[in-house]
Amino acid sequence: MTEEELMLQQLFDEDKLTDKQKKIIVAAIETFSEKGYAASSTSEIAKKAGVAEGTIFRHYKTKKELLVSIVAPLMTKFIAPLVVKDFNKVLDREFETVEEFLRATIENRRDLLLRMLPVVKIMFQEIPFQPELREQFFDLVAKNIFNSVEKVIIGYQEKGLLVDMPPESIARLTITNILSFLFSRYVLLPHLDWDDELEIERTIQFIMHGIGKKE
Amino acid sequence: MTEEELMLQQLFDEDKLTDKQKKIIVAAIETFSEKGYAASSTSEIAKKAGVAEGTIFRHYKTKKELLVSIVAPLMTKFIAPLVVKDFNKVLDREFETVEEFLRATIENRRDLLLRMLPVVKIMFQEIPFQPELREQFFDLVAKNIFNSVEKVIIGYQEKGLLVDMPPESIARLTITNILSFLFSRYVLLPHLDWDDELEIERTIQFIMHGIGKKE
DNA sequence: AATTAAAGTGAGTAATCACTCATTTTGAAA
DNA sequence: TTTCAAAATGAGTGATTACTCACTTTAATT
Repeated sequence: MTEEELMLQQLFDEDKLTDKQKKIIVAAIETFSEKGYAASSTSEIAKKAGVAEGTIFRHYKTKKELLVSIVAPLMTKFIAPLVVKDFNKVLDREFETVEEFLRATIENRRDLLLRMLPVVKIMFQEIPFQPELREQFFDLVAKNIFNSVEKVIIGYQEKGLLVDMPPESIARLTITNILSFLFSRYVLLPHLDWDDELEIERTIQFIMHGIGKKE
Repeated sequence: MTEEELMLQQLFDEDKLTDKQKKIIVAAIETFSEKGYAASSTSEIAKKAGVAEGTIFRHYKTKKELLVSIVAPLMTKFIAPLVVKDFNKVLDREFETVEEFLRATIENRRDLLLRMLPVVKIMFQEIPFQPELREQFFDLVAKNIFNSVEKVIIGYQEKGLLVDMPPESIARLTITNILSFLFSRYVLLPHLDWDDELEIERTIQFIMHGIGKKE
């Protein structure tokens, strides 16, 4: 909760929000994530935030605008850098093998992703129902992020470390694999006994021997 | 729609439902899948089904009971056989390689899965919010299905065709890979230009070279 | 201290929600 | 044809919904 607030501060402080406005956002994220957008009432969010219900509608014209104003900046400001960050290090040949790169990338981002999980959950829950979010997700992920990921893939392909499958397919398979692990681990079956480090290593091994060219 | 109705007939005819009861189920599936459970109103479902709203509550005590009575039998009667069906053929060594088996399995089930997509969508949408469904899913998938899948995996491992990773990890990685493809293809980014057969083949190749032992 | 615009309030609104129930319709057995 | 239980109805229920608005509080500037 304290680290979550740091994340939110980092994200929203440029807009210089008041204390109550921040509380509304925190309460909305918590409620949307727990019960889903449609099942969350504005009165409940107001109560949890400790503000009057009218205060929410002073800053957001509609309930949907509250949802979008939470998820949209996360997509544009946070998720893209999260995925693409430090990719220049790869291009500078800081990692000799794809395996090393994958391990470093996943380890670096895991904690952050866990803290983001409530919002990520909201994002994927609502993308099928909110065309506005779906469009934004498509513009961001399918175009920008995939382009950056593909550059890295092509770099490794030129080094002969990856199979000759088209970069967009390799990107899809690699990214969905990591997301599938996180989804299984933290959303679908969180109560199972997981050996996190071990399963991450197995996931990397699986990805690698799927896309690693055999000598 | 016609094939969907066949599926539903096959699923529910043993209960000898009336015409209106079937229409309620079809309308509920359509509405839940399009708007999500919480955003779907019983009045809308009744209207779409061409029945009075009271008729719904004659057969289902609550709205949630309607949801559960749709998803639960699908999980127990349909999804388990869908995954496990014909596994004896594998154990009878009808498929020499894992690759052949995977291809046959995916091809056989793809059409059926597509027709089931609305209900599968509802299932995964609501599992995070409905403890009743989550428990049932856990009992079914984590215990029954995984056991069957693991048997097949162990069989191939004994033939020396799979790596020595623990069967439950291989099962997780293989199943989530297939589901990830279907989710990307039909839920998340359905408007992209997909070459289905080609991407299926790439997915199989990816899975195989991830779990296939190198000679 | 006075001014003022923004922030915050909470009672109020019409609409919609899931659900009830007294009544009518249906369809198959007697 | 009569009977009758199950099926179906739809007007009606109180609760809750997203949202409004006239008003009060806050806080920074003059």
